[in-house]
Amino acid sequence: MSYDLLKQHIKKNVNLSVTELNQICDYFKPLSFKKKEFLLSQGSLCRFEGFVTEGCFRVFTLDKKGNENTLYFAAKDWWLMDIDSFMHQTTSDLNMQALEDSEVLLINREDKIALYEALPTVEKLFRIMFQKGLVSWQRRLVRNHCLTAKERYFHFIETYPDIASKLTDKQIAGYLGIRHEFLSKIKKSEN
Amino acid sequence: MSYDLLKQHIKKNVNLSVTELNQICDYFKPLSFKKKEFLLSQGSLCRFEGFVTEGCFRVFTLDKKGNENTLYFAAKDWWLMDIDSFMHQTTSDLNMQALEDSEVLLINREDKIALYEALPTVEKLFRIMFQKGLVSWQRRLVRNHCLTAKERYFHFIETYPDIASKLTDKQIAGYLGIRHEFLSKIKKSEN
DNA sequence: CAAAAGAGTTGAACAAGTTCAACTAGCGAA
DNA sequence: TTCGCTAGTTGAACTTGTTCAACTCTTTTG
Repeated sequence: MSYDLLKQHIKKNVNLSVTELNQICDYFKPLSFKKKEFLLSQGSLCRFEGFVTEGCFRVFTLDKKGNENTLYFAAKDWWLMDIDSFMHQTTSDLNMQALEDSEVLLINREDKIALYEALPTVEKLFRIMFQKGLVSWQRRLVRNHCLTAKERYFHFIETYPDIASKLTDKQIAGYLGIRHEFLSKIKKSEN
Repeated sequence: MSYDLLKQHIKKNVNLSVTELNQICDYFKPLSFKKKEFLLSQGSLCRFEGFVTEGCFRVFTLDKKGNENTLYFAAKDWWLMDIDSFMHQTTSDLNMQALEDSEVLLINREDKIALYEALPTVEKLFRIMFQKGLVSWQRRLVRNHCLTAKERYFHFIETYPDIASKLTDKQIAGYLGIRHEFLSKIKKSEN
């Protein structure tokens, strides 16, 4: 059952009773997405947070020049959120698109706020999750400054082989912040 | 009094009574740093989190090639933390150095954990802070991918004029992820 | 199945940013 | 005051990554 994955995920971060875990799960509703379908488009309001239980999503921005910049990929066991739009109900800059047929557990804004109130441990859960997230974004920025595109490419495919194997080179290039033509040249060059 | 700044900072994020604010402040001890002094050096364990009440710090890493990469500057009203080293007591990759004579309110690891337990609202406070932090790191990475060094330079000095005015060009270059020689050329070129 | 759209490759010309070395200017400490 | 250190500047050669256009190969779709 898809809720099991969410429960496992939560248990990795905080201690909660079975009852409490079920209570949390009650707030989440499963939803399916077909390949290429959008869970969120820029310009709209983000009314939910999602936990991926099957498949994979790409979260990206589109700048004025039409360049797609991928913030992250969300495979099974990852969260999908536009924190800023969700919390402040401002229009979103992000797009979330299914890379393959996917399943997500969704919680909407009102329920998330209610959940924080109902179970204070959920504050701790998300405090820890955001804390971890912050660290990995910091590290990613440092890698962007210190490493060449080639080094970043190999770091990515070695760190996330399962995700990388689902992606086109164009999508990987968008994540690394380079043009796909250049990624093609990187792959051709000796290791 | 330096604690007032911390109280104001907290009140911007969560609702707490005067008593509770004082209770939080009790966990923090003031400490002074002379210009160029280090609050943390890479290789050591980070045993504290700090809130800057006066002055300014630079938080940076040093890679194998000897390049300094600045993660962020922490002026008055900013936090100084190495989240990873602090939480998991692993050796730190970060250096925190005072750019001028500075004052910090410090809380150590045991007290931070105790504070989370004593006042559950503190979980919420840090959940919100980390959440905001995560958003700004995401945005910074996107800027790094989409903007040129020149655009990033102007974005920085326009967004943080007060901090920028305290910094040398070398330090700004380290933050932008470019060599200082190139920053010199950017500044010389027409706007 | 056929047509069209998208993914990947390649080369040539170009732009962005680095490296190194040499120089100038200013500041801090003794 | 003087010495030495660090910051900043500049130019030339170089490396990294982009752009554009042309082409091939798959995949999707009607």
